[in-house]
Amino acid sequence: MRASEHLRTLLQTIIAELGFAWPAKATIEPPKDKRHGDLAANCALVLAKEADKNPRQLAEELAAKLRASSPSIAEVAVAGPGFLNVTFSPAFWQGKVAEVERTGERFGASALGVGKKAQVEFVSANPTGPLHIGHGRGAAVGDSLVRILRLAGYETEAEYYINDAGKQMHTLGRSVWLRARELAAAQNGAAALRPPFPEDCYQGEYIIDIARDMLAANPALTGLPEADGIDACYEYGMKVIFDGIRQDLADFQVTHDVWFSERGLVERGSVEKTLAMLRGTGHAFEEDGALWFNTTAFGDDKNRVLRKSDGSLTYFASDIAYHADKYARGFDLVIDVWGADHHGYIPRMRAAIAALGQQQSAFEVILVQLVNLLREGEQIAMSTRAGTFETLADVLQEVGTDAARFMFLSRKSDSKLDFDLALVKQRTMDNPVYYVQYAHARVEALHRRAAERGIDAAARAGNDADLALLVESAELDLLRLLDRFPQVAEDAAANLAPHFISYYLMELAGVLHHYYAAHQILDANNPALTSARLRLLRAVAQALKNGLALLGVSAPDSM
RNA sequence: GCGCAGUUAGCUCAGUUGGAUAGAGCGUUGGCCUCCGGAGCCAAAGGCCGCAAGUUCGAUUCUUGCACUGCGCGCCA
Repeated sequence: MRASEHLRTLLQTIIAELGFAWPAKATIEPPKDKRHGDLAANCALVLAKEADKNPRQLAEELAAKLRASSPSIAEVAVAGPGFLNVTFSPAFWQGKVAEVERTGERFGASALGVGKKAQVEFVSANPTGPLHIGHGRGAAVGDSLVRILRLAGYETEAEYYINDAGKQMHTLGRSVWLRARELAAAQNGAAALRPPFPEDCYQGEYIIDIARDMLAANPALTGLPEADGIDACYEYGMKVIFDGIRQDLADFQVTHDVWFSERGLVERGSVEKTLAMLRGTGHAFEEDGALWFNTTAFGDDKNRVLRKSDGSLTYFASDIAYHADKYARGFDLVIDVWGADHHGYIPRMRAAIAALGQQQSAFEVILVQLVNLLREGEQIAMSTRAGTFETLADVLQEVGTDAARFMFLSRKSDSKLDFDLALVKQRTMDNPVYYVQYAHARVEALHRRAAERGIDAAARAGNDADLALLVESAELDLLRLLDRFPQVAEDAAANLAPHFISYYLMELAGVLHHYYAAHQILDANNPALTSARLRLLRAVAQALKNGLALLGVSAPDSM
């Protein structure tokens, strides 16, 4: 059991004996200053008014009872205005190792989402070009959230929404079509006469590659009527680009369980059904020849169009139907990962969620800020249309999946990120993925070395090394950090914040490196102590590995 | 003009339900034994937590105003 839960249980009992309930504002947290003990509780401060007592006096009473309550409590001090500073016995902390051994890959699991279904929709890039670095950040955040929610007990699905019903798809078809005609004209020696490539088409080189492939397979392509040609180009282009996107995501260790097509949604009539429902509930109305949704009734700035006066549907209309579909599939928590430039879209989406009869808490949007791609401090311009961006594939090729993922996940999603290619390749603390991975590799190296030297008594005799030998302050620091991991993982899930994990891992790696430098682990003259230490380090390695797994970063045995 | 986010050490950033002397890395300066992996460790310097009021035992955290930065504000997606 976590130290904080253990202490809370003890205090709750004591407070109940005094005739009070556990105050809602009471907290139990590790104090900033280690000298104040392992955990600090403010319940005496919070309870003082209700109990009509001086906070310090009340704290003294609680402290006396707490000292006698359990052998796991080594010391209770009253400090400051009335904090209870609690120190646990070494035996309590040493028991953490066995807990990690018992739970293994599940160490860090919590009951936060047990019995609930969650869905994370992320990337969902239109298949009009390869993924770029910004998509990479969304992919890392979304995929990590899925892993974090799963460990927190949620039954979680990862989904990719394919916008294959909109105007951009037609633009893609037209872009490929026009490039194909250019290529065909060039073959006939008529290049000088061709019109300039339109600005509103996709400029990237990949469009030309696709057109060239199509022509090679079917030289008669450009003889088709224009509408048919564009359709063919669209179908083929989308397939090629999607294959590329799937490959990029696979290389980035990102998995989607469901690929959901907007076109399918439209063809099934789901959008029409949703619009009819909105009409039925009085939220949708006709005006100026268009169909509107009165989102202002739910706090939006202005009402929004669902069906334009030309009869075509807006993106918003199908998006409402899409979200209705999500809830129909039974998700209790629907999470959308969006680029931060879409934040203006949130109020109308929240309006839609409310109109669908869902609680606001059943819908969360994670905004992922822009990635500023640099090389040696110099900005690299990015624009899909101009074709001047750096693709995710190129970046991964250069810096590797682990470094890229850790960089994306070591920052709050909703803050801008400078991604310097030169920096992410460096093996310094500017780029802490190596610091954390090195900690894991270091532990593995120690075990290998111990086996070579034949001094790993614990490995030979099973996990019965005497943990009571772990009394150094650095050892207790490691044990305390192990205790915190389940709470960190749960907080990361509750706050949808993968960066909590990154920061925890950097701290754990730091304490491990400190310990390693301060103490000789392998000591042939003291096999009992060596075994105990190796057993502790095995648990630390497990925590590092589990944490890295939540980020989708590997935990190498050697580097 | 309106809305949303942000402003913490020279740089890049943590700090979520209000707590004790505000943290980390990088950079700078100075150290680390013929020893388990130096991708490491130890130490020092470095701060009006954007500014100003308010709320209370207590504010980087909550409220309001202001300044600056970014992003949005379409019958686009």
